[in-house]
Parts: sequence; structure tokens; C-alpha cells
Amino acid sequence: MSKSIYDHAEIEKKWAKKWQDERLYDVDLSASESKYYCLDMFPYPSGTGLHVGHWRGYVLSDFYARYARLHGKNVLHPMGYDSFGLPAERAAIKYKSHPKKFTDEAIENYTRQLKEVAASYDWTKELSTSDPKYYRWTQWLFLQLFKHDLAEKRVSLVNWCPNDQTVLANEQVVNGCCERCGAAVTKKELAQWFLKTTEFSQELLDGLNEVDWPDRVKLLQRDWIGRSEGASVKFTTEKGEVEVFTTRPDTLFGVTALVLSPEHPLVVELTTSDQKAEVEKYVKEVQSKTDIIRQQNWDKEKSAVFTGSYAKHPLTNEDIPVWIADYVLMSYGTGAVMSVPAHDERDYLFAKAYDLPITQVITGSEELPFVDDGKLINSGEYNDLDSKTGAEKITEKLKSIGKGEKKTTFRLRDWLVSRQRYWGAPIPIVYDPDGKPHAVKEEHLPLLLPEDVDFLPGGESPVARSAEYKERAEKLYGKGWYFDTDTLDTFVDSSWYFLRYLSPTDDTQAFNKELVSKWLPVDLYIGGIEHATGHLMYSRFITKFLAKFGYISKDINEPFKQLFNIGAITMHGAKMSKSKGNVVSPDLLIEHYGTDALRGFELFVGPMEVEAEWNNHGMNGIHRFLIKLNNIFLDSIGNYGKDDLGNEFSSYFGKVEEMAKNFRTNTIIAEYMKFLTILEAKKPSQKVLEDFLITLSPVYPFIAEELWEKMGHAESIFKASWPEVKEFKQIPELKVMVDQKFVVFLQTEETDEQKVVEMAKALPEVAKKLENKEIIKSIYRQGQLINFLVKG
RNA sequence: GCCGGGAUGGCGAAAUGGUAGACGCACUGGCUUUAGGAGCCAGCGAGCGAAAGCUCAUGGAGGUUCAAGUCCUCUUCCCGGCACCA
Repeated sequence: MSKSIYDHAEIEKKWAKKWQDERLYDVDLSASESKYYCLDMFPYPSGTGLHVGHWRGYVLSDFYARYARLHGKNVLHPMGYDSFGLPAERAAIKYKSHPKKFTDEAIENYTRQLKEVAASYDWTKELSTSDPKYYRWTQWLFLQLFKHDLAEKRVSLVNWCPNDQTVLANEQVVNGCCERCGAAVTKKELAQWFLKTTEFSQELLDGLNEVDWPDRVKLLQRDWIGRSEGASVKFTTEKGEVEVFTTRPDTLFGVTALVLSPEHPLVVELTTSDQKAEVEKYVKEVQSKTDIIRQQNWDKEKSAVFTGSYAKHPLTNEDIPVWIADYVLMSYGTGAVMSVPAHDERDYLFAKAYDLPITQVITGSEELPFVDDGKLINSGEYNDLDSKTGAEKITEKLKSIGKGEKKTTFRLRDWLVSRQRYWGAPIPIVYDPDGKPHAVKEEHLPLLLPEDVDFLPGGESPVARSAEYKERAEKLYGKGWYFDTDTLDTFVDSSWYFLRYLSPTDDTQAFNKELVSKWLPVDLYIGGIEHATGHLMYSRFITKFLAKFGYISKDINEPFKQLFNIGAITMHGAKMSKSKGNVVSPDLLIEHYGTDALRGFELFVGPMEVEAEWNNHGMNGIHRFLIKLNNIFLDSIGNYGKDDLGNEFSSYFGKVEEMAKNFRTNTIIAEYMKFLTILEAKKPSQKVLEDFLITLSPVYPFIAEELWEKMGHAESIFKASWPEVKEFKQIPELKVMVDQKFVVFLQTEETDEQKVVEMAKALPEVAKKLENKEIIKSIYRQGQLINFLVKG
């Protein structure tokens, strides 16, 4: 045996350099025949660097990039940095440095570590969102939204983190707390920029039907969009009409109160002088409550106050008392509801607490509130109709008298993008001396971040403290003009980066429409589940906006065709993070076992969509495999056998293809091992060894390339073609069972039941089992099994 | 509360309704005069047995089927999402 040591360090050093010198993975975007756009969710370049958890997704996407290349695809596999954001600003405060300096260092370090993954990235496409050459176009994008009236400044109650001193989007509030720092979120009234995502609610919902995404993500987005169908109903008061939205117009005759949100615009007018003091006190109280307190005891009791006014029921003309209560949200529907205590749990609790009448209008179960769909009662001419028909008829009636109509409401909110932070793209808006917002002129883009600032948080953007910024605005636009001092939510930066990868250095346009037509949608997008409702929703919104107004082809309905959510790697049961101190660095593992082994183990540690607990020892199994692989190939080279292993290879190959389709890389790794064990016992031909090597090269690029070269190839294995394997005709193997227990295999091409049964009975193992027994029944499944049921 | 998903050896896990535990880790024994988180060979779900083999076993209880980890009903526990959405 001419065994030679598997020296991973030497092999990997050699090929890393060669691949880089030959620019093996650079892609020609103009040649878009059978394109394949394989994208990682780009990382925030944190100062702490990469750990084995980050690797998992990068190795998986690289598997598919290489796999696609070997299948003859023209692959774009880019990488870049989502480099604006709070951590760099925090670090700058802590170390009295500048976020840019901090970010640049982190990017440099990140790039070095990413290169160790040996992913086949085309580094000529690299971008960073904090680079003025990039954020110039983020600002441009904002201005296009502004131009089409989809960006709007509004005064509204916003989520406010008292610790970070900034506004938070709904998605950044978790259980009433700041997602980032955990402080209890309060409400604050501020003038803020919103992007009108709600204009696209229906399109965002419909688009989910055409993407190949995990069901749970589609479900999350559907819930988030929250479409509900019902009717709007108008109640008349002395101070004007109050419109409500209901999903149950069939219960209209059960209304015993009208309840407004404390923030409803008509509250002040509807409040009678008798009730004024009480109402004002209540409104004040509600405003001071944090979301957590509001949520904590919603099922225990409902607080509410009577306004003193009444409204006319649109059908019965009865007087309905108007109340205000904080269980009615201003931000959903119309900010007012018709209270039907007999058929809604919250209305029921409210009516109980304040002793309001409860009128049952639908037959149903015995306990209040009745939520079943029964027949209408106490509803005048609509009695005896079933719930659904009743709803339709009542809605029609309302429409005919101008008191309502069919209506669909969405839960989705507009996207709040103003942040009172420094390290983000400045909002490219300039105000005239009257405070009216204007777009910053294109020739003034990028609107650069001012340098003369400190980063201490203080409830306003640090940018507001820049003297230079004030001077700049006046210099460019005239006396009294001033820039918006907030920066954009970093989700704006990441909502379009997949377009920029196609022309990252083009300083004449944000993206190249022609290339976008060729390369979008992204064929495979890989990243964590945490972006299910944030980034993925925003990117879809921006894509739909750009398509609608012709910035990109109208045929592009969705940015990401296929999505795969990679499960996190855990250590001691928790996701890896430096603050928890459970981070495993790849460095030592690479030193001991090599990059190939680490790549293999990342894909082997468990099903890719599920979280996996890290275990350094597991690397041993992969390492042994690579040593054995190396030995078997080195023994065979120059000494090839004649066995093509047609049967075995075809079976192996079929499984690998099937598993690759379904992201089952853990079982692919197992198939490699099993096939190697088969090879070990044979004298394999050069052909089967080469085919095998190609099939494992997406996981183990270094050793595959090295052995490929040793087999005499002058050109890289990544320029080879994926094997074409014809279905090997196998003689069917029937399982023969006696009394439900497996006995032996029967190989035969015979399909006639009687003949097969006779053959099976004649097998010595079977005959032994059947001795002295009576066959009651035999079950035959062609190509599968024979089962003899016996007695005695 | 509502909506999803899950529960298989000591561990990570495999199983188009058809031999449960593939593949790997750990462990045990042996080999290699072996710096090693290195390598090689063998064993390894539980119980009974010298062995052949038999019995039990996929959270729990029922059911459908010749046959159930897989399908159905109920149930327990765990994880994720939403959380007064009218």
C-alpha cells in the first residue's frame, strides 16, 4: 500500500491561491444563458467575526453555487456587507472612535474570514451599504418613493426605545420590549417618514402564491399582512359619522355600544361637558401606559369611559351609547368598533364590566359569548338566515342606504423608516424655511453624513448637532433651509442590494435595468428565519414598487424565487453569540482538520432547516472519511480496475440528486461515506472514480481538486460536467416475509403472482419457516414484497 | 388565547405504509513503540440466551390496515410566531 498522508494544510493553501490567481469564480453577467443567482443574506460585519454558526449558511449556498456550475449554469454568487447600523455606533461611543473606522476594520477582518470558507464568491461584485457609492443610490431609491407619493412624513405615535433613544419599527418590538436592548418600549408622538407598504398589501399577499418558499414563512407573511373581509358601517352622531369596520356584519342587530379608540379624532367633540374630566383623565392614563402593561391583563378586565354621546344605529335607528376604550386600536381599521357583546369575547368582557345590555342575535352554543355560526335571531327581517347569508344581505342593505359597504382590511402597517441615529443613510430631504419637505437634488447625492458630530444618544439624531450640516443646506439651498437630520432604517439599505450586485461600481445608476431583467429573480436565497417578516417583506415591497413604475421590468413580480431558511447552530442550547460566551471559532478546527472537513461537518450536523447543537468531536468522522478517500484514490491512480460499478453508482447518484433537490445535505454526506465503503471493496475504474469525485466536489472542493489533478487533469474540476447517469436496470428484489417478519430477499424478474409465490416458498429459509404451518393468506406487492400469513 | 412545527438509542440523526435506528459521534475492546482533540480493526437500542434466536421498543391512549415512526381520533410535553387586529 502506497499510503500517503492527507496533508490538508498544504492542499488547501495550494488551491486557494490557484483559484484566486485564475479568478475561477468571476462571472460574466452579460452571458446570461441558463443563469443561476445564488444569494446569501449579506451579513452585518460585526467586530467579533465569524463563528461556525455563520459558516453553515455560507457552506450550504456554496454547495448549490458549485452544484449549479457543474450542471452547466452561469452562476452569480456574490457577497457583501450590510454595514450601517447601531453596533458600530455603539462601539464608536465606547472606544471614542468613529463608526466608519470601526466598520472598515470589521469588513477587512470579515472578508479574510469569509475567504477561509472557500466559498466560490465572485469578489468583484462586493458592496457595502455604508459606502457613499452605495448609499447614494439608497437615497435615490427613497426619492423615487417620495416622487410617487409613497414616502410621507406624518406625526404619529411611534414605538420609542428610551434606552437607545430611537424609534423602532413594529418588527423591532418584541413582547413590548426593544428587540436590541430589551428595554420596555414606550409611545411617543413624532414626525416621521413612512413608506406606504400598505398600498401593496394585496400584491404582497398574492405574490406569496408564486414563490417556492417554506410554508411557515409564507404563513408568517400572510398573518403579518392579515387580510380580513367584512364591512364598513356608518353610525351617525351629532358631530358627524363614525365609521367602523367589522368582520361580522351579520351581528349588526346585536350592537349595544360604539367604542372608539382613545386617540380617535372625534373623541374630543363627542365628549359631553359632564364626562369631560373623566375622559381626559382616561386618555392621559392610556398614553402613559407601555405596551407591556396594556397587553398583560387584557383578558382580565376592560377599562372604558362613556363619552356622554349617542349614535344612531343605521338600521334600527336606536340610540347607541358611544364609549372610548384602550382595547380599540387607532392603528387598525377605522379606530372604532361596534360592540357586540353576545358574539365577541372582548366586547363581552367590556359589557360585563360596565353592565351594558347583551343581545344575542345568532343562535349558538350555551356559553357567552357565542362565536358559532348559527342562524340570525332578534334581527328583524333577517331572522332565520344563516350567518353567512345574513352578513351578505345586511351589507347589501347598508350599501343601498349609503350606510356602509363591503370592505377588506389589512393588518399590515406602513413602514416607519426614520431613525434618530448617526450611522445610516441620511434621509435626502431638505426643508424650506416654512418646513415644507423637498427632495434633495440628484446632483447633491450622495448627501454625505456630516463628520463633525459626537454619537452620544440624546433623543434626536446626532446629525442634528452638526454645524457643518446646517451650513451645507443653506449653502446649497438658501437661507433658512435645512436637511432632515434622521437616517434611514437599515432595512432600506438591504431592501435592494440584490439588484446592486449586478453592477456594483456603476456610478451612473442604482442598477442596470437590462441586467436586472436577465438575472432576477434570485434563484436561491439562503439565510435565517429571523428575517421572515422584516427584510423579506421590505425587499418584496421595494421590488413591487420598482416593477410597478417601470424602474425594472414589470415581469418581475417577486425578488426571490426560492428561499431556504438555515437553522442556527447552538452551543449549550443557545444560539452562538459573543455575549453568551458560547462561540466556537473555526480557526482551530481548520488547523486540525482543514476547511474541507469543516465544510463537510457543517452540512452533516443535522437537517439544514433545523437548529443543530455543535459538537467538535463530530469532525472526526468527516476527517476519517477524507483520509480514507485520499488513500483509496492514491492507491487506485495508475492502477485502475475495470469495475464501473454501474448498478451501485446509479443508485448512489439517484439518491444524491434527489437529496440535493430537497436540501438534505446531511444524508448526501452519508451517501458519500456509504459509496466510499463500496469502492473500498472493489477495483474501481477511472471513470467511476472521476464521477464520484465530481459529485463530492461541491462539499469538498480542495481534496476533489487535488485528486482530480493527480488523476491527470490539467483543468480545474469545477470546469468539469456533472455525470450523466442512465437509470440502471436492476433486477427487482422482493422482500419475503412470514407473519409480517422479514426472512430473505428474492431476486426475480417474474411478476406473475402465482409463480412468484411458488418461488418464494421454495427458498430454503422460507421453507424452514413454513414447516408444519398452514398458509392462511399471501399478500403480494409487485416489485416489493410477499408476505405469508400462517397458522399453527 | 389563536396559528404553525415537533417528540425515534448515551448523542446528532435515517427510514415512497413494507427488515426501525442507515450514516456519524461518544463509548468499550484490540492494533499501530502511539507527542496528539491523529490513525486502523471490531463491538455497540433494551431484555432473555453460550449461540442460533426470541421478545419488547419510535412521548401516551385508542383506531384503520395483512402491515403504522409514517394515516385517523384523543392526549401530554417541548419549540416557534402572533398577541385586545374588531
